[in-house]
Amino acid sequence: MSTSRPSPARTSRGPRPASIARVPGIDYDVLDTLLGYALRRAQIAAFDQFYRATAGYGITPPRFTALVILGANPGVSQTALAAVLGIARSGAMQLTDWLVGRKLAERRARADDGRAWGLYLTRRGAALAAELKRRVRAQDARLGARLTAAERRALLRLLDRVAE
Amino acid sequence: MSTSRPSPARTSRGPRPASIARVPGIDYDVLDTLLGYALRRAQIAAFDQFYRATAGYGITPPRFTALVILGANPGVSQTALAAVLGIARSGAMQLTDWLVGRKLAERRARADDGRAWGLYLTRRGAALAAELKRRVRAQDARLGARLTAAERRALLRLLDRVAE
DNA sequence: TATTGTTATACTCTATAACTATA
DNA sequence: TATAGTTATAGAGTATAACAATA
Repeated sequence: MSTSRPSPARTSRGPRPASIARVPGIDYDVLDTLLGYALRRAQIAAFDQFYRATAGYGITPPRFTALVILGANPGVSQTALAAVLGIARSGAMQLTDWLVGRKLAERRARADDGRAWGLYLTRRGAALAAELKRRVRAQDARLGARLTAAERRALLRLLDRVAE
Repeated sequence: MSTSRPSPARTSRGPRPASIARVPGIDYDVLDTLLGYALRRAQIAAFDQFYRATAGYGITPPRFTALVILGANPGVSQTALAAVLGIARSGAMQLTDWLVGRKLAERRARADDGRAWGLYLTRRGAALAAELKRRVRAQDARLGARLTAAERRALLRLLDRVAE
């Protein structure tokens, strides 16, 4: 076989499929008692599910978040988007460039403020957002498959309190 | 005030202090119902606590994990360390270089396998590990400060099940 | 042949700082 | 002066691929 890869549906390079299975014979010491470490492990599992749900779309968690936020908040500014994502404005700009470059979103001039853009999903972006929301929701349900509905609610509530 | 920063105890550049406060006036749509998003938010809060606990030590979560693992598993190999951290061997090597460069760990030849190193904490590394464990444990408790002891236990258990 | 550690290289994400144009 | 967006640059972290020594 040559070096060319058929690559079934691998548009994205998958930033982090990193599994983090327990290594047998290793003593994890204090790590097993830390909330922070348990969170990290759970989040890696969540990332894994997320990438499985969005394989082939080139979507990362921040990109998904951006699509959802633009869909629910038409006309939002890049600075607001940056605040939601907890990243620098320059990063929000690159993210927006990515979305615009794929015709998923567009920048429109604002009447009230000549400095800022209003960000909007295109029809294509809205369709993708809907599709991804469906997929991510399904995979998220699978993530909590080992939990009862009540446990799932409890976990969500506990996590919210930890996050402040 | 000039541009020079006294910077009390800022040895590390703090890879991600990124706060991710709720932005007022923004509709988070489906994000508020996703376990994965709740995990992400909680983990960012945990990261924040972690960096506060280890400020000035140049410690990152993987470095802390490595110190703990080496302390509890003397003679562990770089490949095993990589597996625990869920990173490539080349990354484990760089991490080890960092530890060795600061005289926190050392590589010792192995009797049974000429290819592999055995990794050990130095006396200095063991002291730092103990100090950091104390600090991280204290900050981790603060992370769950809004939870009762029973809730904390429940959360830990639920997270373990989510992480498989 | 397979594995350990290593080296070289590249890519993603994010940050900072300086610049412009508006406010 | 302050803010929105932009540009340029840099750094951390991690990945892949190829190589030498050893198993």
